[in-house]
This record gives sequence, C-alpha cells and structure tokens, in this order.
Amino acid sequence: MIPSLEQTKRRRGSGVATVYDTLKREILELRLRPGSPIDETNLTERFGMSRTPIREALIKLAGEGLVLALPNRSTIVAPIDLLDLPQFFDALTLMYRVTTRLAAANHTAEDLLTIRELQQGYAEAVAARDISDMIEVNRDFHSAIAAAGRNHYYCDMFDRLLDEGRRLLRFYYSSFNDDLPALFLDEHEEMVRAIEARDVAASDRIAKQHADQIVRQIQAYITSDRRENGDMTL
Amino acid sequence: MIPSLEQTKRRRGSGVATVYDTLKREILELRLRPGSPIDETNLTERFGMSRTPIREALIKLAGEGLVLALPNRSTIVAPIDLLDLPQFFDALTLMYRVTTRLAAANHTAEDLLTIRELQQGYAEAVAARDISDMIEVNRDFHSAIAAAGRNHYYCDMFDRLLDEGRRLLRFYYSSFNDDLPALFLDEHEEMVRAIEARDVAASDRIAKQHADQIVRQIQAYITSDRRENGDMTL
DNA sequence: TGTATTTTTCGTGTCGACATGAAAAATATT
DNA sequence: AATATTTTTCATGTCGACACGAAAAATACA
Repeated sequence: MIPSLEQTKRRRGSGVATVYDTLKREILELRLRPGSPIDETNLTERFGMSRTPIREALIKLAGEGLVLALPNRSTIVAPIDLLDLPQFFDALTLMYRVTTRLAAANHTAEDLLTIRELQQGYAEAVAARDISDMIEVNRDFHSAIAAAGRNHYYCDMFDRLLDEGRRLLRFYYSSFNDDLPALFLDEHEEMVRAIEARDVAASDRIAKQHADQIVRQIQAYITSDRRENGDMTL
Repeated sequence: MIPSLEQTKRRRGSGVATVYDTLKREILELRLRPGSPIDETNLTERFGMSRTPIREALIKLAGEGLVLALPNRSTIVAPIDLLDLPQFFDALTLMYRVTTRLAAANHTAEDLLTIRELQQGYAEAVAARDISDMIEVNRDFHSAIAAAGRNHYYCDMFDRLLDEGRRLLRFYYSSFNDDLPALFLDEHEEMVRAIEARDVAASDRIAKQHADQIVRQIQAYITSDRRENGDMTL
C-alpha cells in the first residue's frame, strides 16, 4: 500500500457529496470539456469508492443539466449550444432585474452586510487579477442579492442560470481588457446603493444596465470569431 | 408462483423511468401526502425490482424538489409550506407573463395548433367535470404556450413551477363553484387569440389578469379557513 | 480495396448482500 | 411511575458481481 493513497474512513453519506461537488466545480470551470464523456469506472478508481455513490452524483448533476445521460452509453458533460445564447441572456436579464428589485424591497441589515462582503471580495479578486475568483465571487454576489429578495423560487432558478453562466464567463473573461472588471465593480457599487436605499425603480434600471453590459461584451466576443474558439466543442 | 405477479422482462433502463413517473404522478396528485415517508424497501416489493433503480428515481425526484432526502433517514414527500405561497404566486405570475409574451412573438402555426388542441381538451375536462384532467390539461396548456416562446430556460423554470402548482391546485379546485373553470376557459380563449394576433402587450395583460384571478381564488380559499385543512400536513 | 457481417470489448443497468447509524423497544434506575 | 440507559430493530449507504447492449475490432465478402 502506498501511504499517500490510504483512505481515512469517510463519513457515511459523504461519498456522493464529494463526487458531486468535485465534478460540478470541474464542469463549471471548464476543466471538463463540454461534450466529453464521463466514465463511471474511471471515477471509481479516482475517488476510491464503488460505482454506486458516483452514479448517484451523476444523476444529481444530470438533474441540473450539467451532465447529459445517454442511455446505455456513457454520460457526457453537457454541451454548450451557442444558439441558446440569446435565450440565456434574455432569462438572465430578467432574473437580474427581478432579484435586484426584490432585494431592494425586502433586504435586511444582515443581507446587506453579506452583499457588501462579497463585493469586497470581488474587488480583491479584480485587484489580484484572479479570474477564477472573479467569476465565482461575482456569482455569489448576485446569488446573495437574490437571497435577500426572500423568494426561494427565484433563488433556485437564478442559481441555476448563474451556474450555467459560469461556463460562458470562462470564455467571456478571457476577452477582457483590464478596465472592464473595474467597470463592473462600479456597477455593482451602484447596485448595492440602490438596494440599500430601497429604491426599487433604480435597482431595476441598474440591473438591466448591468445585464445589457454583460450581454454586449459576450456577444462582441463571439462575433469577433477568434481562432481560439475552434478547439472547443460548442 | 402466482401467474398474475409474473413479470415480463423489462426493457433495460425502463426501471427508473417507471418508478420516477409513477411516484411523480402520485406526489403531484396528492395521493402521497406531503411529509409522508417513502420507504425504499416497500417500493422494492411494489415495483418488483431491486433498490438501485428505485433509489435513482428518488434522487431525480429530490433534484426537482418533489421529495426531501433526509440523511440516514427515510426520504419524505416534500412538505407544502403555506408561507411560501405569496412567493410562489409572484414567480408564477411573472412566468405566465413572460412565456405568454414570448409565445405571441415567436409561435409557429404548429404551436398554435397544439395550444388549441390542449384548450379543447381543457374544455372537455370542464364539461366532464373531471378535476384531474382539468388540472393536468391546464398545466399542459400553459407549458405548450411556454414551448411556443422558444426559450428552454423559461420552459424549464415554468414547468417546475407548474408542477409545484399542481399540488396547490388540488386544494384550490375543490373550492370552486362550477362557474369558475368556465371563466378560466374564457380567459384561455382570450389568451390564445392574443398570441395568434402576435399582440405582445395584450398577451402580457391577459396573462397577468389570468394569474391574478388564480391567486385571488386560492387566497380566498385559504383565508376562509375551512375545517378540511386540518388533516393536511402544511 | 471497400463494404457488409460477425465477434469481441467494455461500460452501463441491475442485483443481492453487508455495514452503519438512527429510531424504537426493552431494560435498568431513581 | 417516570426518566435514563442499553439493546434491538431496521432502513439506508455502500459494495462487488453479473447481465445486457452498444460501439469498436476483426473477419468475411464483393
């Protein structure tokens, strides 16, 4: 036995969670390429557990649309269809607006504190030029705003959209010149102020403006047909 | 062996689908009471298959929020929290509006045909006073409108909401005096006409009016604090 | 040499069994 | 009798093994 591979006994039930979290992160960070096959037997060796918990994690991922289960064939990482982009942007914009409005109306003091902390974290990620952190904190920032809106239906929908979006942002951020994340920082600041002031109309306006900004950037990136897109299964 | 219990060999992979569909239907029709425990071993006997496919079906249901998996304890049918109702109505109203607007803008001739067929089916269910059919066809009617909108993000969100709503409608419809379903029929007809005319503004207005109508009815039912609510885990 | 057919490979779908931990039952204690 | 503690029960979490079926490889055929 190789000591470094020895497994300390796992807590009962932690198996699925481990596989689920790990795979989800790898999918959202594009470390697992869209369309690439996922072999249960391989994961068996990698995670050092039987196929059952791995299978259950994959089923959960399939339920969220992050993975596609082909009957009697290996499941694959959900492909990204560029034709879906306009629809995605439409839904994202709407959810930005709705959640920000509700946050302005319903937030508590603690909510605002959490939101401000996350925005601080985003500022630090921008300063450190840490793309991974930027994308993840940005997601958490908007998710926290949704949570402050106190409607778990919107929260669930929005979180799903934001996750889907993380894969897109992976492309997106690579097209940035350095001043754009700073621009987002300003828009986020505006957004927080509007929420704090409980100004629903302003929150809505800024959310829409923020969404449009993002949409414009990504679409500009896509229509610029960079060569680097070639190797990605889209 | 008892002949009637002999099992014809199932198609490979049909096990999970059978359990999933059956349980989902029973949950949405309230044949399985919210909060009641679901025993995997029982289902083993009932469906005549091993625990594995049953387990996988339950995981899928948990992913949709129809079932709640308590670690190391039996999973239970997702409880209905009346405190969530206002949030649910808010989300439902928004999705009614968005999907109907998009349908007006993007529908094809075939879409309209499907929608009309479903409305016809609803009319027949109302005529036959078949509550089960009414609820199910009503759901399919609105789902078809969303599909005509050509945005699968909205479709997914909306379908989930509509499913959640089916459980609520089970209570709801029992409070109807007979003329209300007919009223909905008229509103549906208006809605279809607005979509056909590609009149986005009218579609939005009618969708909102329809949603408000439903919300008003359910809330009136709830605030009337009927005795029958007592035996339901809410 | 290119296409059709058979064989092999190999990953998924399903199964029965064991381990574990939480609730229930039984026992002990005040 | 009421509460605390131990024992038992039993459903879930995990495992290894087999069966099935689809893709790939190997063979036969034109």
